[in-house]
Amino acid sequence: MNKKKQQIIGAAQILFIKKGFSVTSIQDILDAANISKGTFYNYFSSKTECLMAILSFIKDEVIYNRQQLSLGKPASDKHVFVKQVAARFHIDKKHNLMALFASLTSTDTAHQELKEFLNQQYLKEVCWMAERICEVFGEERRKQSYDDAVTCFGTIHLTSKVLMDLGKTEVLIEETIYFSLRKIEQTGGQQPFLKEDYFLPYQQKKNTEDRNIKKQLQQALTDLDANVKKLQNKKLTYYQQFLLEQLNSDNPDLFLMESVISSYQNAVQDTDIEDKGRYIQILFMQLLEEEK
Amino acid sequence: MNKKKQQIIGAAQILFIKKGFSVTSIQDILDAANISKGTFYNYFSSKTECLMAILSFIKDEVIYNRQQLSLGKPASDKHVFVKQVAARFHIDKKHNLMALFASLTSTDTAHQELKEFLNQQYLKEVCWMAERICEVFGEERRKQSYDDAVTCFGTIHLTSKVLMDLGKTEVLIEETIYFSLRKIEQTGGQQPFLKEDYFLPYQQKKNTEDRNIKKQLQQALTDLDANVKKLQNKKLTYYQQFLLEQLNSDNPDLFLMESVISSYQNAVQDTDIEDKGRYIQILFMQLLEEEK
DNA sequence: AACTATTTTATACCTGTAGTCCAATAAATG
DNA sequence: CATTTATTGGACTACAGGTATAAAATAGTT
Repeated sequence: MNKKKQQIIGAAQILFIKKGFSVTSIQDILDAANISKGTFYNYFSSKTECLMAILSFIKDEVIYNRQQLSLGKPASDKHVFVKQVAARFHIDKKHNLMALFASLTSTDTAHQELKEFLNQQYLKEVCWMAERICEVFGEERRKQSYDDAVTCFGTIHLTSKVLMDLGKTEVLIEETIYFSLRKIEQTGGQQPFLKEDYFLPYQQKKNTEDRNIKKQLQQALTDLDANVKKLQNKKLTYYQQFLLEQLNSDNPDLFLMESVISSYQNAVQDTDIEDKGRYIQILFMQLLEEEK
Repeated sequence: MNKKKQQIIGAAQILFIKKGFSVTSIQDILDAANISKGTFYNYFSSKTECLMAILSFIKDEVIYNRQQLSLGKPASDKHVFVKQVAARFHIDKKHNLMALFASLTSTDTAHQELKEFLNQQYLKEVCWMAERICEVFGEERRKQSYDDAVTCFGTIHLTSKVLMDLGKTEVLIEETIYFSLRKIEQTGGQQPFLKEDYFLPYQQKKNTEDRNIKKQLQQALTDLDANVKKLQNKKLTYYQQFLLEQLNSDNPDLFLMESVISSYQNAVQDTDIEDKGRYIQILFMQLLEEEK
């Protein structure tokens, strides 16, 4: 990502946290980032788009964080799950943007794009949790996993909100999560209320690909093929080709790939697929973990 | 309440529903209500205050609605409870202001007063639900009633939100409420997570007064004493005095009181305690029901 | 070093907003 | 009828988000 763009995002993030989104004027951002209005609108078409870039950043942060937490631990580890759930709250809290994440039912038509963006993230979060619940509490809960996910998520949200409003800041979010998990552990055996197929469009590919990281990596690289070609970077194009070939082969040279992926990451720096590059690196790290 | 004020509120309400709060300009309201800017700022000091007046109106609507639903039914009737819970959602939906009610964690310092106003309402709603849960599911659940309330409320909120985002508009809110009640019915026997005393400042007087409507009515009238005196309306002052005396006596003349309360209601018309007058009337109606 | 293309700047400008102010007018009140 | 009170309507301020543009700075290429 461009240096200037990062400069803007950094300044805007701090201001949105400190003052809130709607109270922060573009002028505030310009002053804080020491840039001119023209530059701002060169990178973002609106204040909302700037916010969405920040939120997208945070999303990646959460995903990365959760992946780090799960490394080397079994998928069924409840405590890892709690920490993973808490990750969103911690990072949102750190960025003080939980508000936006929670307030997306707003009827104001002004921020339509923002609303949809947040909606998507929210539904994906529910799907993620439903899947993780299956992993942690056993496959036999699958048919009610979405019921559990909304119960759990809803309880966490409201409880933490209520505790905050009551000024009970000393209560850790993890405690609240354990509390809500106790609730869903006690329930079961009912007809499911929320059917799995409602959520099909929002389920991550992970599920359909049956958690096969190799295939995920392959998919991610294939998805990027067009973007890489467009960049017309010879080295990068070669890396892309090489990585795909290795993955398709029966005995991929993981050490060689590790080196190439590092260069790949370097090559996508300052392009608009930088974040995808990071994603690929994360996936590869997981693959290494698995092969060990 | 003043006719002009009502005119403004009516117009603003329609606009807030149709377009959303922040997108509705004051000019829009002026045009729709056919009033001038001066008049608007004569009644409200800001757009936010206007919104708060509307929300306050809705709050009364919900309370009234719930009271109507409970008339003649035992407090333990689960189906009445479900309808009472649904009342808030129906009315919020009707007014399309659920968004605001749900988005009060906003970090924007701009609408501080609005935030606090909504927070209060929200916490009171939780308290109300905790109390009702005790009534419906038995006093033995009291120690965990706040846990149940947040679980239930959180589940309802998130489920209805998710269903809305998924476009499943055909699912009735009542179904969602029954679903969330099934969840709390299955749980219990744990150490409570949310302690009752956290919520003490937000519990309605109803609870401490042990649902004694007579005492509530007495309290409400006593609370209004100062306001009534300030109005310097001789008739009203007399009514106030009379009603309090009757309530304190051992054998209040209910028929006479009914008539006086009707006049009382008339006398507070167009004053700023009009809504309290309505509340008193409602309480009295309940008292009549009880005495029958 | 010189030329070119892109990025950045600074500023003026547009439209719209919330809210203030005030003199003129209309309506209600005693 | 006279006085008080409510209402009008527009001028005004200050600020918002966003556009437009010419000039200056920077980077890339030969």
